[in-house]
Amino acid sequence: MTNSKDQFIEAAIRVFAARGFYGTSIAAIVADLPYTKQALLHHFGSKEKLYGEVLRHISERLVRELQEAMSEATDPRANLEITLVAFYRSALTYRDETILLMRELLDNEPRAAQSKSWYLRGFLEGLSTAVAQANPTRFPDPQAAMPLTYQLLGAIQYFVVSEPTLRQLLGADAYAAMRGRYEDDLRLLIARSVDHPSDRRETAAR
Amino acid sequence: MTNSKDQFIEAAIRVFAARGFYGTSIAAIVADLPYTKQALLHHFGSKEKLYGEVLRHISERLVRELQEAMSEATDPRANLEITLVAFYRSALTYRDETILLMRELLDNEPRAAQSKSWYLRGFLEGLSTAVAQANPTRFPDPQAAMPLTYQLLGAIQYFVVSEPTLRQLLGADAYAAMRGRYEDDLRLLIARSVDHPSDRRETAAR
DNA sequence: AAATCAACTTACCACTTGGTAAGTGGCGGG
DNA sequence: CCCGCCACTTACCAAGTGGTAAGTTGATTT
Repeated sequence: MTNSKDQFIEAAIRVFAARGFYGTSIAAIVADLPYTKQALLHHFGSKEKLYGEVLRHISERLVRELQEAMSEATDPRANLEITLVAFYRSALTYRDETILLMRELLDNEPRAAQSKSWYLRGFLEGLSTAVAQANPTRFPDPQAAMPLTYQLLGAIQYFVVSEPTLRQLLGADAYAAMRGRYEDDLRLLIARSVDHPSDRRETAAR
Repeated sequence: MTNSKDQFIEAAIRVFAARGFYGTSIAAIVADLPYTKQALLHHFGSKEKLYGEVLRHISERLVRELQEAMSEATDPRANLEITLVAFYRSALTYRDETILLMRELLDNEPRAAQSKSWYLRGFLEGLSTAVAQANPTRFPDPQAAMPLTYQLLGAIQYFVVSEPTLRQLLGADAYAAMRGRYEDDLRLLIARSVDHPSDRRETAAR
């Protein structure tokens, strides 16, 4: 079965992740598929439209997974940890897609009309709300939680996209060791950043 | 004075940061300079070699600044905060170069022979040593501090490269507010992650 | 005065790019 | 039985791409 359109998107994710939008030719995308590049153009119209569909494909999964993770809520603090760790694991599983999204962040050129708006906006709002709820004393509203939210997001994504580089830099063993510890240390970072004795006193720090 | 070679490198940083290695044509680099692309090729030989010189240029500054920041040491914990905040500020100042390095991280193709080795290796080692020293109880050796080091690095770089996207996403005002808080929240994150009651009470007042 | 050199320029070139035009074969419906 | 539609192909093309070859210019050295 596996219809050709899905094959194109799957291959496109791989190649866009590896070489970026500009570094990717449609010829390269179809190179390992049993189709010509005109078959791709037949389905998607243009390289940009294909890219747009790829972004949509990814962001839909992302939003879906976020909602699933958040629905496991027990209390706000546990909810935050569950959500972020789920996000971390998902990013590891779909590393190519994570890389692709980070490229989109860097490129800063609206290739697919709305592109960033949907996935990032909803994502950020959802997460920063969760962060704010985990420590309402420190964060009266989601906006106040934005910096910490972004810090945690960065701590997650930056590591995930660095896998090949770190593996090459540290060697396979040292990387494996680091990755083994990473999730636990991430949990610790989350817990400590939203739950600290100094938050009990209502005085402004420094 | 401003010799032409520096002009080429400066322009190259801008364009490489904006569109990546593959998305950048040497014609685009010289577009705003009073030279032809063959002048560029005369100086650097090829696009790849120019890219290599750009990486060298950046990593030299980075290492220099890291050493300067670390030499201000008083005690290990303050040292870590000073170093990381200096790194954050520097990343903001040279945002294009930060973006370019993050692209290099994503690309994972050894375009300039050693490329990643020098800047990243020394950098990571220096930082994780500083992190380990800030909490020797939790981190007996630098390697154990690698995950947290990388988390903090990610929290810094990810935000810096996101400026255009966040500005567009949140609006200029909300972004300015977020950026205003970011450094303080970063300090908090650093302090909490290396100094927490659960690491046993070896209270070092700050 | 002649030779050398760096710092460029103009002229090219082979190749790749995204995209268009014009089909071809098969298949379901009328 | 043929019509239209869909998935897909072959044939092309104009606009770039990185790079080479062969000068030109002006200052410095010999």
